[in-house]
Amino acid sequence: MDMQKTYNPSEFENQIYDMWQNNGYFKAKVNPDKVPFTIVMPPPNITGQLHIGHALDCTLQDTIIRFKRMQGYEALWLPGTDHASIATEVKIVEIIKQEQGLTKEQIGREAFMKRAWEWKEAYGGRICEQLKCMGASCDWSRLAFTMDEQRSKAVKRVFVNLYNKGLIYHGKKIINWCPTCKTALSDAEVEYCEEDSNFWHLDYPLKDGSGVLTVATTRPETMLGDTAVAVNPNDERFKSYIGKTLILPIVNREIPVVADDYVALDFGTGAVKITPAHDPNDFEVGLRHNLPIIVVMNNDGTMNENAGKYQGLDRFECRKQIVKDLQEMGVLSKIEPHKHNVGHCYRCDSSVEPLVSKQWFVKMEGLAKPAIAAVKNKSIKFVPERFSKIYYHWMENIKDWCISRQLWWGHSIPAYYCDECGEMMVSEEVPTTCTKCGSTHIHADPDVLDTWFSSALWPFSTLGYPEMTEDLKYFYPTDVLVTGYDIIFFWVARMIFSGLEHMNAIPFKDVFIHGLVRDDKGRKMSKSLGNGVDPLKVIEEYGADTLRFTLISGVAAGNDIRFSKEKCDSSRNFINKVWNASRFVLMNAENMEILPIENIKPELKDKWILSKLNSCIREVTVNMNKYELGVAISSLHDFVWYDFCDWYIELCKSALYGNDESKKQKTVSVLIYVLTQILKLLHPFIPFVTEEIYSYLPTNAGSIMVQEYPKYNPRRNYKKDVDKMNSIMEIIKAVRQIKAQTGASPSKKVDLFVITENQKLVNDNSDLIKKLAGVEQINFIGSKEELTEKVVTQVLDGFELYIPLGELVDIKLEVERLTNELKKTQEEIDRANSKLNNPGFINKAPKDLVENERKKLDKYIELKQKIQENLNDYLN
RNA sequence: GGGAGCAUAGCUCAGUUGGGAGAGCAUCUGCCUUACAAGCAGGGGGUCACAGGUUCGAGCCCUGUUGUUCCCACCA
Repeated sequence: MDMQKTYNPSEFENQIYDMWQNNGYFKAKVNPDKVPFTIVMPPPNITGQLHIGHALDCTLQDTIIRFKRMQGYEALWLPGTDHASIATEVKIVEIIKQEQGLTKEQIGREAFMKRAWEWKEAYGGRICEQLKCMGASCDWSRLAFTMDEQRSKAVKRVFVNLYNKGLIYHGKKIINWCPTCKTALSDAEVEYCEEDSNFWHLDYPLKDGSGVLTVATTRPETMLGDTAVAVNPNDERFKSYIGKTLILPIVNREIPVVADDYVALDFGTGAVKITPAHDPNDFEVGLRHNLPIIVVMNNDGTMNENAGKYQGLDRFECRKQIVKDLQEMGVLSKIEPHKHNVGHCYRCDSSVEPLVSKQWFVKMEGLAKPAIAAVKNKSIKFVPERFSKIYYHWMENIKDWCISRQLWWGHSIPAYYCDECGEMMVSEEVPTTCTKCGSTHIHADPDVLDTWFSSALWPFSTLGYPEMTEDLKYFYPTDVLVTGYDIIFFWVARMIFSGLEHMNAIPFKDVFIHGLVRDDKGRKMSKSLGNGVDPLKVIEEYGADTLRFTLISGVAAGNDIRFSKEKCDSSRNFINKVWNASRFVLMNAENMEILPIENIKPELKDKWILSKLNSCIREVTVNMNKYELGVAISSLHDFVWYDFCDWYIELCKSALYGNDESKKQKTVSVLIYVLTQILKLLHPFIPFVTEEIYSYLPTNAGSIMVQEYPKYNPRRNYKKDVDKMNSIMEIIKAVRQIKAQTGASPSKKVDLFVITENQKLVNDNSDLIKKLAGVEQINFIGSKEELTEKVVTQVLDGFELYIPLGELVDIKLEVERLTNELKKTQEEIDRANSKLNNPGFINKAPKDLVENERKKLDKYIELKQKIQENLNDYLN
C-alpha cells in the first residue's frame, strides 16, 4: 500500500494519460465481433484555446465513450479540428500586419496561404493537447482536419455532385455582406440585435409637380440606389399615385410609383422607397416590377461611383451627410425615433449590409424535406426532445444557403472559367483545357467555401468518404452527436441533410444537446466581463477529475449550468472521500488474500451493501442511456458517500478490528469487491483518480479503463435483508439522536434496554450497534417495569429503546420530546385516516397502495400507544 | 410578431409513467471516534410563482396570469 496520504491529482494525471495512450486503449478498429459505438467530436477551431464550453463538451463525450467502451462496445471517439475560415483569416491578417506591417492584399494570396499553413502547423494542435489534459480518450491516430487532403477530397466530391444534380448554383442575389470581413455571409451567420435609430421621413416630389410622396426609412443613405417607391394597391390614400413618376432628390433620377402587397397599410407612411440592391424585400419587389438594381456601396462599406458626390464616404458618414443635405433641401419632413433590428456579423460584430452580389448557393428545399422527415420519424432523436421543434422551424423556413466566401483561407470552390469564351467548368480535377472552346487559358474561382460546408460532411468525411471504406461501413452512422444548442443551425441541421444526401443515411442516431456554462451569477462568460473560467487553471488547482465532476454534476440535458469555485470544492471533497475510503480499504487489505465474491457467504450488512450497489448500478446505467449524466453521477455520489463510506465501512470496523481472522478476510474481500465496483462505476466520470486507485488494488487486472462496466444483477436484491438492516440502522440512529438531544457526549458508552419480539436480529448484530452507537451493553426486557433507573425512551417500529442516563435524564425534556413524538405520530395517523376514510381513495387507488396505507395506520396507532404509555410514566 | 425554457430551502439546482417535498453549499449544536476536519454525528429551514381546472389524490397533467431568460422573424 503506497497510496499517498492526501489526494493530489497533479502527481498522477499526466502519467496515467500517457499510459493509456501508449497502450493504445483509445484506438478503435473495425471489429466484427463487437458492436461499434461512435462519436465524432465537434471539431474545435484551430484558433481556439480550450475554454469551459469545450471542457463541458469534452467531458460529456468522454464520459459517454468510456462508459460504452467498458460496456464492451468498439468505442470510437474521433477527434479533429476545424479550419474556421473567417476566424483564422482574421488572425493571420493580424499576424501579417504585426510581422510585416502589410495587408493580405499586399503580401498576396500565395504568401498568405503559406503563412496561414505555417501558423496552423505551429498552433492548430494546441487545443488537442489541452483536451488531453481533460482526459479525452479519443483515437488520436485518426485526428482529422477540415482542410486536410482527405477532407478536401470529400468537399470537392460533394460540391461537384450537388452541382451536377442542380442543387448548387451560381447566381446574383441579395446576400448579407460584412464590410469588415469583406465577404458574403450565410443567413445563419448574421445576428440581429435591437438598436435605437430614427425613422427619417423623406418627401419625394412628383414629376408633374402635383405634390410629394413621403417615404420613411431607417437607412437614408440607401436612397441613392432607389429605383421606385411602392404603395399598397388597396391603400385609398395613394391609389392615384400608382404609375406616376417621382423625382429622386439629390440624384434627380425619375422613379416610378408601383403597387405591391408587401407594403403594410398601417406602418410608416404607407409608402416605401425601393432599393433593390440593398434590401432583401426591396430586391423581391424589384424582381416583381422589373426594377433596375443600382448598387451604391463598395465591398468595404464605402459609397461607390453610383453615389455621386458621396463616393468614398463611409456608409455611416454618408448617412449623416445625406440627412444634413436633405434637411437643407427641405426634403426631410420628420425625424422619428425608432427601434429596429440590425444584423451583425457573428465574427466581427460590424453591421451587415444586404447587398446584391454573385455568389454560390445550395438549393435547400429538396435537401430539407428528407432531413425533416428523419427527425419526424425518429430516426434521429434530439435530447431533450424540444430541440426538434427549433430544428423543424428552421428547416421548414430555410432559404438557399450562400456558401461562397470572399476569403482566402478555406476550401477553394472547384469551379473554373475559360478566359476566352467564359465557359464555366465544375470538376474535382483542375481542367487544363476549356471544354467548350479548347482554350488552355483557364482560371479558378477565387472564392472559398463557407467553413460549415466542410463541417457538414464531418461524420462521413472523417471516416473515409468519398471512398466507401471499411471504417465508413462499420462506424457510420455514428451513435450520438454531443453539442451545444448554439450550433444546431450552423452545424447539426447541415450534417443531417448532408448525411442523407451523400451517404443516403442519417449521420447520427441521437443529438445530445447541452447548454452554456455560465459564471456563478448566471452570466454568460465573456472576455469583456472578464468572468471567463480557464479550464486549464482549474485543472492546475483541482485536477481534471474535479473539473469533470463539477461540470457533470450540474448538467441536465439542454440546460445551462453555472460554474463556481464552491462547486469545485465540493466535487474535490467527494473525490477526496473516494480516495480516503480506498486508502482505508487498502490498509486493511494488506497481506491479506482476497476471496472472490462468489465464494463468500454474505452477512446481513454485506447483503445490504450489495443490494444498494446493485440498485446504484441500475440507476447509473439507466440514466447514462438516457444521457442523464447529472442524475447518474448524483446516484453514485450518494451511494458512495452515504451508503458505502458513512455506513458500510463503519459497519465493517468491528470485524476488521476484531480477532476473528476469517471474518476479517471475508470483510476485507467484500470491501475490496464493492470498492472495485465503485471505481469502475466512477471511471467514465473521473477517469484519472479511479485508474490511480485501481492500480493499488491487490486484485487489479491491468487498466481500469478496459475493464467491464458493472452490470445490474437481478438476483442480488436482498429485499428482506435490506429491511432488517434498516431496522438495525434505525436503532443506531435513535441512540445517536438521544445522545445528541440530551446533551450526552457522543463518546459516552451507554447501556441499552430493548423490548422487542425480534431479539435474534438485535443479538446477531449487537456488535454493530455497540460500535456505531456507542453502546456498552444490550439487555432485553419484557416490560418497562423491569427498569429501575431513570431512562430516556425511544419507540421505533418493532423496538422500544430505553437508555439509563442517570442525572442527564431531564424529565421536563423527556416530556417535551415524547409530546413532540406523539404529535408527529398523531399527524401520521390523521393523514392515513383521511385517506382511508375517503371512499374515492379506497375504491380507485391501486390495491397495494391502500393496503400499504392500512399497514401504516396500524403501525402508527401502535407506536402512538407505546409513546403515550411512556409519556404517562414520566408525567406520573 | 411567433416559439421555447425557467420560476421548488438563504444560494445553486434535482425531482421521468400523478401516491407521504430532496441534494450540495450556507447556517446552528456537539465531536480531533486510529480512511478522511476537504471529516463525523445531530438539528433548523419550503402555501413547490399566482389563479383556476382534471383527479380519490397535482411540484408533476390542462387553461390562464405574472416575472424572467433565450431563440426565430424583412415590417421599410
